[in-house]
Amino acid sequence: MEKMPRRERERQEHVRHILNVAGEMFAKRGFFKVKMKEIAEQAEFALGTVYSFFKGKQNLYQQAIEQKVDELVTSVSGAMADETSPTLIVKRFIEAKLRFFFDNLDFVRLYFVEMHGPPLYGERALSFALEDKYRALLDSVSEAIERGMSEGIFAKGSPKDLATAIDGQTSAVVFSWLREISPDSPEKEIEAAERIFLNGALTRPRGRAVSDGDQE
Amino acid sequence: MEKMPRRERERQEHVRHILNVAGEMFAKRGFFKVKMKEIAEQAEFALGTVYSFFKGKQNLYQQAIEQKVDELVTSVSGAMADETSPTLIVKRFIEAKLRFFFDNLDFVRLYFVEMHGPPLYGERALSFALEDKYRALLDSVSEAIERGMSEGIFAKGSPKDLATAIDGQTSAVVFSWLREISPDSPEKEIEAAERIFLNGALTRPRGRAVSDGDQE
Amino acid sequence: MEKMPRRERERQEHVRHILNVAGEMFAKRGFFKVKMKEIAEQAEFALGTVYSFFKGKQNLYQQAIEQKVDELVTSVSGAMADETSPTLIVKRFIEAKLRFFFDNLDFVRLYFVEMHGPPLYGERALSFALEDKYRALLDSVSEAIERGMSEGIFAKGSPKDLATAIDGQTSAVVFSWLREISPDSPEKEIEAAERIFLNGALTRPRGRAVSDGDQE
Amino acid sequence: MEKMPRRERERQEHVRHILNVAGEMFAKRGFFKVKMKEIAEQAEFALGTVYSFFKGKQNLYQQAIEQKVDELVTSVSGAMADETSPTLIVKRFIEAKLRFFFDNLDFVRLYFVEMHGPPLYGERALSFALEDKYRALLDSVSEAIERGMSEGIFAKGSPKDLATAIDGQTSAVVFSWLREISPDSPEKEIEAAERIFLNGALTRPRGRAVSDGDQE
DNA sequence: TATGAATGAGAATTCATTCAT
DNA sequence: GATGAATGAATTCTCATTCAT
Repeated sequence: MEKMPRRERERQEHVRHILNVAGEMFAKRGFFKVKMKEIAEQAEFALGTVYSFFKGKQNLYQQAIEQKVDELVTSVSGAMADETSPTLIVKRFIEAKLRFFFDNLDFVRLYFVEMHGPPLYGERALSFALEDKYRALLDSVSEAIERGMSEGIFAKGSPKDLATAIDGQTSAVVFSWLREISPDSPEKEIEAAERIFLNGALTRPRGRAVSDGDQE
Repeated sequence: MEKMPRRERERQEHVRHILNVAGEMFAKRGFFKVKMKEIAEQAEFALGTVYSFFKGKQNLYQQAIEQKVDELVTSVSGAMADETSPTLIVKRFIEAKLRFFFDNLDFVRLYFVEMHGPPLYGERALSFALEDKYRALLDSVSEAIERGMSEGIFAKGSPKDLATAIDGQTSAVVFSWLREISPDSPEKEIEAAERIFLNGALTRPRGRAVSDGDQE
Repeated sequence: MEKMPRRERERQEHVRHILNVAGEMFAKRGFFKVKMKEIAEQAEFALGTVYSFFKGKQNLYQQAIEQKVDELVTSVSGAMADETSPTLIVKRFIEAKLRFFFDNLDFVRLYFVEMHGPPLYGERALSFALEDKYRALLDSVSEAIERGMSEGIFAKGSPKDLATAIDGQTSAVVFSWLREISPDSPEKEIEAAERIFLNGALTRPRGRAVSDGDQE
Repeated sequence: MEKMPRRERERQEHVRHILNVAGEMFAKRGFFKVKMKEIAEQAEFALGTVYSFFKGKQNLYQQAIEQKVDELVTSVSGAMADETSPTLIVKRFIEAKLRFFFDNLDFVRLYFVEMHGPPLYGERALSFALEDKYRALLDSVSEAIERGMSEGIFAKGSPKDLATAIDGQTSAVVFSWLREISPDSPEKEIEAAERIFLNGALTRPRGRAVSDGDQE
């Protein structure tokens, strides 16, 4: 990356800049409300210049989302990478996912629309691409859970179902932030999500508290 | 309803028909991809006739969604209405919500986009309206959970957090259906969602199985 | 008119009623701003019924205007009919024209637009019809003036020019009323128009006052 | 004006061009008959280009009219500016107004419709704007007449009434041109209007001819 | 004869994209 | 490369008119 000629480095810089500007605008106002001219103005480039970087509006939109999803996946995978304990891997997933979305709340809207909404264009191409990236993440979680099951830590059952559950639970927390004016910290929700997912809603019959220590 | 003059009855019928046709089209292809002319054709009315029933595209879209959300809320509330046991109320919520979305899979896309996506128009008016309707539902769940907590059935904590968790978990199941070509029945997922939510992921130390019988 | 069968009499009544209602609406808001549905509502007939009386909007509009122009011409001709003195004929014209427009101020807008404005439809047919009717009126004035010239009462010159002048002068008075909130009486303007037209702007060298008495 | 950058100069040029083309079309066929696409074609621009210069059809229409009214006012004021004699000021007004309208006969239709017709849109904004501009002109005439009265040149009375009269008289001449196929010169009418306005219709008792010399 | 729901042609306007400078 | 003026296809909505009841 250091070896790139100046021209190429600058270009990359410009692309990233426009992607960020456009991503935020799309997230706040939706694809169709945002005009290419506005993106150009906001990014302080001429309209034609934006078109020299991206094939068109759709392309710009896709890249903006994919860039962010890559960040998300990288960030969460990174957080899970060093752990070996199944419980901790799940906890890292919860923590990293919530922190990332907390720091990129605007992006949440785009992400869920593209993942689950009607296709913005005829095809679901983008949606599939995003799902693939994110799916890999959930698969790691699934694997860890599966391992946890065989180690007797997690209750027997479908690892996929558990992965789906933890993913949904965390997404719901993110949605709740969307409704608040300005949530101040994700700590409380991270803790609650971990506790509820691991222990369930019911009182544990004569349970010891389940803590990290149990697994480590 | 029986007493309505024929004219008025016909009108209602037409409105409902167009709402259904349009709702499905919006769900499949998104607001901006669907053209008013297409809706008219699909509904077998002239363009102007559609406009005589709805103020405009936006209005048609909103009514289509609100109609469905009303159905959802009515259906789920109904299922929870007869129960008193907190655990059963939660189970009915899970069951009814999953069944409704299973039967209206197309609508899911619209629903989540409007609830959590970028505003289709400048304002978030529709989004707020939908949230209010759905929120009331979650509040009943919250209440039941709170009661469950004071009865010692549910672990102490924030009832809201638990309600959010169960809502997110079930939504994630629905999302997973969206990815499948044609999920054949929601039964397995209903059972899994109930189990995971109530007992959590971990093995219960020396727990008795939690069954409906416990509460009834 | 008394002999008409009841049906026919009622029909005429309805036509006149709609013409009046429509005429006022057209005058206040302009042809294109007024909708046939509104006219029907205002006249308390069903839309289809209005169409059973008039071929279409254009036809209704034309009849509304022609009806009023007929009234104008009848009223002014009537006022001039009994006079023989050229000066008095001119005075009656001024007086009757101003009074009629004063009593039908709304109609003024329509009248001038149709007489002098761009054609509402491709052809100028209506405009020509109106001009013909009104022209006959001005021709009587012209004739009177011509007679006045040969009698030495009016200065020699083109009678047409004088007729045009008196017509323009009175129209200008009407326009000035259009700008006022509610002009309370046309008397002052009638007097001024007569004086100015007959005597001109300049001081009469050692002129006797020109009065009706001079001619009668 | 010489210093403008080329881009800006071209833009102005295009705006003026479109304004002229549109003005003529509106005058000949009326606001509602003229389609934006036709204006674009006639002006040899793409439809979108016209919209890049004007906010919409209404805006284009207003500017077209206001531009011409400005020309009218400038032209007539200019003609009156150098004179001090009240009689000559009036004569210059008559002459300049008639010449301007003679040279812009099409525009006459637009002008009178907007000044005195039903409002093209709900509001009378344009109409008021035009009236204000033209009113200033008539006020100069009024002033001159008032001065003429105190100098004993004009007969005592309301200067406004005289200004209204001269304005109406000249307008009537313009209307008469509208009816002719192609009036060949305004000279005869200018002379007649001056004579009639100044001396009136009646024979001057034993009057000397009133000439410019009398006043100068 | 009266009614008003249904019709659909027609027009204004927007905005992604291109390309001459 | 950068610029932004020019383009025109595409879409929403209106409203005069018709016609089945």
